[in-house]
Amino acid sequence: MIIMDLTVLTHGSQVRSQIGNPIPYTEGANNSTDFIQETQRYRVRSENPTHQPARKEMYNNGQISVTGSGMTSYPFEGMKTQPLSSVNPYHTSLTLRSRVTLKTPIKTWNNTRGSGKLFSFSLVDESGEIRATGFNEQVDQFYDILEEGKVYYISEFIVKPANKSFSNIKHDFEITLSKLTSIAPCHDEKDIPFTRFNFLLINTLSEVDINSIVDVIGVCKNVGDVVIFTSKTTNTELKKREITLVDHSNTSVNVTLWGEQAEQFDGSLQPIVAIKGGRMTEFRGARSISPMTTSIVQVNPDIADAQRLRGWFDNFGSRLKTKSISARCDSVGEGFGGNWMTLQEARRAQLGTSDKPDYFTCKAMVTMIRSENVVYKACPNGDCNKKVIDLGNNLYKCEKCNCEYPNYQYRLLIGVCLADWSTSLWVTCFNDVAQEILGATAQEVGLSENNNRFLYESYFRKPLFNNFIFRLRAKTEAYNDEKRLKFTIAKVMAVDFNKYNKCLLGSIKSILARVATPCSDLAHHTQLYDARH
DNA sequence: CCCCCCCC
Repeated sequence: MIIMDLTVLTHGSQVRSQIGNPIPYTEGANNSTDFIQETQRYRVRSENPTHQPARKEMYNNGQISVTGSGMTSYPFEGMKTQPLSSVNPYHTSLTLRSRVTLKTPIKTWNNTRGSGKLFSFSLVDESGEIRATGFNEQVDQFYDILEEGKVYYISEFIVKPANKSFSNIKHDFEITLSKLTSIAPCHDEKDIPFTRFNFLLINTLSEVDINSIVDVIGVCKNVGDVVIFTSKTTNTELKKREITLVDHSNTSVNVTLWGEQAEQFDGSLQPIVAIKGGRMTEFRGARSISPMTTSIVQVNPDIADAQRLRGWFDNFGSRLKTKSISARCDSVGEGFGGNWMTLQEARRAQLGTSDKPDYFTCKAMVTMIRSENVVYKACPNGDCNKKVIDLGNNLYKCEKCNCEYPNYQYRLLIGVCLADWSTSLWVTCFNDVAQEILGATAQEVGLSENNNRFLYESYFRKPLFNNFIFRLRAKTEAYNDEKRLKFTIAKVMAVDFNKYNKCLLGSIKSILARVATPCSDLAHHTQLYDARH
């Protein structure tokens, strides 16, 4: 016995079922069992157990036709459903039983290929998850029906490959609703899971690619105010709120909430916030997570991770000093100018890609030095430093000062390859820094260049494979029409091991926090550490 | 058929 909804396309006639029997039962807005009205919906019993309730079926009794559509759970009851993981483009006619975990607002678009409206939603069942989208008429038909958190039967849909770069849903395909689609609520839904998160520890978020989609959970340690500003690109008013989440890796990350979510967020009681499908963004070395319209943001979710985190934070996490992956400078590099990074971290953070230069500190080894065309004859006048033109008559012309001099001074401009355990990097260094690295004056180097080649080369060999602490400057500079990211050594320092060991101890402390999975271990180690230092 | 996801 199957009951289905019929939308009646013609007026005032008795309907016969698909298999030719008179309709034995109807209910709905109109209780007439004999006549149906145009555009009214009726629930109709069918004796055909093989009937596909979601198909667009034409019913004929000679005069009228009706189309099966709309909402009822009865057609699906007792019907075999298939797991979300089995959805693929080659098997049509699957019936799914899954929970809507997210429904986006309706969006309209208007581009060269046309215009329209759409919404999308996420489905979860025991086997996995999938994303679904409804366009135009399907928006009208299904948008109001689908509710977040509820379970539905869905059948007769189109299956297309999923575009992974726009979704965090782990499925190779996605669903598009069609004219034939039927969706019906399922009230027996206890066995269907809710949103599945794949939380990453916050300390590991410094390693993921920028723009990747991540799940994160943390205690909202700090809340910013709502900030309203106008976007220069779209000229629209935007609202944002920055919050800071910390987890038991004792690391924090900033999250930027937008629009209504920003306005309605209440962080006054330091709630747990869980985010599924947030986008990792980066601005000048500071990372933050931005939820999108397809992200799920849950405050104090009823999940085990949240309870564990609450316990950790309330008992001792709140008292620990937190490392942030959203801060431009971290305290580990204190004493060396801050923002201590490996060369790889500097590259990953895309330092120097904004208008202003970015500085960071690292310990690295000199592995190569270019020795050709690195010492030049410069203007002897104070800080001019401009390369002079040898006039060949023992006079040297500086075009900057517009002056001819009988003398010049040597200056160095060298290219050095630095390497630490993470990667290597070619950097430029100017006179003073170059002299420190070579352990020789520009004058000595310059004089030896043509007179004592062996000595000259030795200046460039001596520093090789020595370690230094470097303060590096990253900046994008324009050469002709080309933009290049350049690294310059702003300062070079001998490795002061007393100082450097303190940095390493700081790192060990933060690593301890990262690896201490049971909360009590973390507290124990950190207290132990604090007691000793 | 969308696929933009914001700002410094």
